[in-house]
Amino acid sequence: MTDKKGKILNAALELFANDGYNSVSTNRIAKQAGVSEGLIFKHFANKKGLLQAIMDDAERRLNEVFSHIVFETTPKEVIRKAIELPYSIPEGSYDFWRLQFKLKWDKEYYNPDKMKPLVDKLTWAFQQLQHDTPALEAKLLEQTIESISIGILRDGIELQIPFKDFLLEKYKV
Amino acid sequence: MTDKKGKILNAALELFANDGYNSVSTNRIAKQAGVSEGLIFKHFANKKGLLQAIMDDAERRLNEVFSHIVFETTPKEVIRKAIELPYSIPEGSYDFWRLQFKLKWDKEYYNPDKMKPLVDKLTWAFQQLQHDTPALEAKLLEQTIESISIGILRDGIELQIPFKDFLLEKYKV
DNA sequence: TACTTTTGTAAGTAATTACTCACTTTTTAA
DNA sequence: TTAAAAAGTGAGTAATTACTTACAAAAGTA
Repeated sequence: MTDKKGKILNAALELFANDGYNSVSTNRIAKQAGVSEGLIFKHFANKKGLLQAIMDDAERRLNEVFSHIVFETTPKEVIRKAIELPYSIPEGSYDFWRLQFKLKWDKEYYNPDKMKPLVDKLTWAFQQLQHDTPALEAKLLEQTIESISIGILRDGIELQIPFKDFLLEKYKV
Repeated sequence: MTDKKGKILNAALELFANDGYNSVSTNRIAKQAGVSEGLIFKHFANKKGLLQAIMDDAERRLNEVFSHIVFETTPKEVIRKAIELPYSIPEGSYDFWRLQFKLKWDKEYYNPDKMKPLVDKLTWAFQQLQHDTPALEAKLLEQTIESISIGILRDGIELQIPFKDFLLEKYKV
C-alpha cells in the first residue's frame, strides 16, 4: 500500500501550481512521483483527467472553508471570519490554492460563481448592519479577501499580516 | 512595407493573452500572423524573445499610465484618478493587460515593485488627508484597483461599473 | 548600375510530447 | 488455493515542439 496514485496527485499538484499545467510534462510528473509514466494513464485517463481529479477536490474544499462562515448567525462574526479566512490557510495547502487562483485565468476552469456562497452571506451581513449598498460592500470585501489570499500564496503571509487588524478595525468587527 | 514583424507581435499577444505562453506554438503564431514560421526567429532570437519584446513594452506603458496620477498635486485628485484608472483601459488593449496580469503568476515575470509608483503616490495622498495608516490605506486601494482591473479584463466592464461611484463616494473624492 | 543587407520562405532537424501496449507483479476474493 | 482483477513497468509510437538552414526576393546604398 504505497499509494502511488496519491504520489502522482501530489507531484502533479506541486508542479502544476509552480510551473503551470502546460509547462509540466507527464514524464516530469512521473519522475517526481517516483512511478512509471504509464501508471499515470492507468489511474487517470489522460493528463487533463489528472488535473480534473485535482479540481474535483477544489469544490469540496472551498465549500468546507465557506461552511464555517455561512452557518454563522451574527453579521459581525460573518465579516470577522471572512477577513480572517486568508490567514487560516494551512501552509501545506499553499500549492493547492495557488493552483486554483492560477487557473482562474483559464477559460476552462474559471467560474465566477465559485465565491457566491461567501458573497451572499457577506451581503446578508452588510444588510443586517444597515449599509446602503450591501451587495457592493460584500463584493468589495470579497475582492479584498481574494487579494490578500493571492498576496499570501505568492509572497508568504508576513507581508499581509498588518492588513488583518487594519481591516478588522475598518469594518469594526 | 507590410510590417510582418508587427503582425507577429500582434498575433503572439492575442494568443498568449488568451491561451497562455506555453499553450501557444510558434507554428500557430506564424499561421495567425500569416507569415512563415522561420520569420519569427529572424526577428526574435527565440520564442522567449518574442514574449520579452511584448514585456519590454509593458514597463513603458505602465509608467505612461501612472504618470497621469503621479504628477497630480492634490491628494483627492490622486485618489480619484486612481479609482478611475481601470475604467480608462482602452478595449483594444485588453489582451495586452490581461497578459500582464496572467504573467504575474509566472516567477520569471512577477515583480512586486511594478506598482510602487502608484502605491507611493497613494500613500502620500492618504498622508495629506491625515489618515492613521496611509501605507495600508494605499495598499488596500491599490489591491482594489487591481481587482477591478482583473474583473474588467476577464468579464468586461459592465459588471464593474457600479463600483466606480461606490468607491468615489466611499473615498469622498 | 551593382552589390550588400534585410526580409522572407519552405523544408528540414533533433528533442520532447501525451499516450499505448505487451507484459509482470501484487492484491482481492470465492 | 486459485483465478481474476488491479497495480505497476518500460519500451515503444506518432505527432508536435522550438529552432535551423539553404536559398530567393526585395530594399537600401554606393
